[in-house]
Amino acid sequence: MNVTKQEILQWGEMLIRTKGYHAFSYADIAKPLKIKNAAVHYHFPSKADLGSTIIANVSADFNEFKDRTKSLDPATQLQQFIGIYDKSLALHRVCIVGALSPIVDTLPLSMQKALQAFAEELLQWLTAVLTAGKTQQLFQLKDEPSNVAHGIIALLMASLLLNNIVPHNAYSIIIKSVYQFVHSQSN
Amino acid sequence: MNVTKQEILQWGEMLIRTKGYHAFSYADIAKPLKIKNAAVHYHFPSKADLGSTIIANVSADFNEFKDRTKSLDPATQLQQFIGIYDKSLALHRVCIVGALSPIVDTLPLSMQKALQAFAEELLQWLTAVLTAGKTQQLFQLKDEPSNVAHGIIALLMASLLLNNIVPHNAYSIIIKSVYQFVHSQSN
DNA sequence: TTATATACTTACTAATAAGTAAGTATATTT
DNA sequence: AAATATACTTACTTATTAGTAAGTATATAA
Repeated sequence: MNVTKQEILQWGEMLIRTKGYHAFSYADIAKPLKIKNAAVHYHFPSKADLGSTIIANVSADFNEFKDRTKSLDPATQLQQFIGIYDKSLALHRVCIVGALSPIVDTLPLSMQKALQAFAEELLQWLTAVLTAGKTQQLFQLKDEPSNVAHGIIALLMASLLLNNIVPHNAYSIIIKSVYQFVHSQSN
Repeated sequence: MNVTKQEILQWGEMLIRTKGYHAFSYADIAKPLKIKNAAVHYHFPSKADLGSTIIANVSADFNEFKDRTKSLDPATQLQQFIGIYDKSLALHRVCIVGALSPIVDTLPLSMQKALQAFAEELLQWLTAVLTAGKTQQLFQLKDEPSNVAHGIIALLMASLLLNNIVPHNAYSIIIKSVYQFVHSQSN
């Protein structure tokens, strides 16, 4: 893929995850890359094209993560999954679901679809990990794996959001809860 | 207070909680109220004034709630607090923290301050309720009340966000987790 | 009765947004 | 060597945005 196109996607993802979808413009991407607005339109004719490609890219990254960690034990998989959020925190970014779900009704349909698909992927993968961990007695769950997965995804996304607006480290407090959720010994 | 001013605040709050801050304009408020944009500017000269007043209003509503429920037992207080989110779900609105925290860096400083203050109010109140419930042995907490409060607030806000983008009832699944968090018998 | 405050409307400005059409430089293919 | 595809820039349009200045109707107060 073209280098400029990749850089546009990287900047765009950063902007969505720090400013949301409606608070950035093509100029915010073009300026730091030292190209013109029209160059961004060349690669992504409409903002909807850019937005849905960014979500698809996040989803592709997650699929790489799944592949990379598929042979690890469930407790380690969960730990590395949480590591993704650790990195987001360090970069002062929220997750794409946290960034876009509050304004989903205002997004182009292509982005809504991509976002819904990604959220389902997350839930399905985590449900499978929890189910495996339960079978291997690594996790003691108080509820169905799918329900626990919902709780964990909720905690992870909200931890990044809350951390943005309180003066103390809400993130690490909430991450502790995640481990309590599965009663895992891995932390 | 002037009726129009109140209606502006109501519509504004609805818009923030369904479309976010950057996806609505003064025209979106003026049109349904059958007034002109300039009338909105008369009551709220800048969008920052409107936005921070809306947050202050949400905070005032919460203070009314606190007052109304202060003599109830902690388990009922928690239940009624969750009832606020039930109502938000029914109205297809996310909470103000969920709506604005992902884009806090793009907001006028007055709104950032108001939002931070409100988030702290929520956490402080819930911490106090959990502490009281623990003392009265209504709740069995696995961690400090303040930490559990963080987890519960995180679950509540994220439940409304997730419910917007998955086809099933993520909200009620996550609410179940909230009750498991405190091991309360009240549900 | 005159002045003043309130709650607007009319009519505007300046900035920024997404998006497009036409042109250009460079590399690749025929 | 000519044609074509790629990756842009220049220059523009149209719409929308927040915000303002000046005027008006109505109620209230002096």
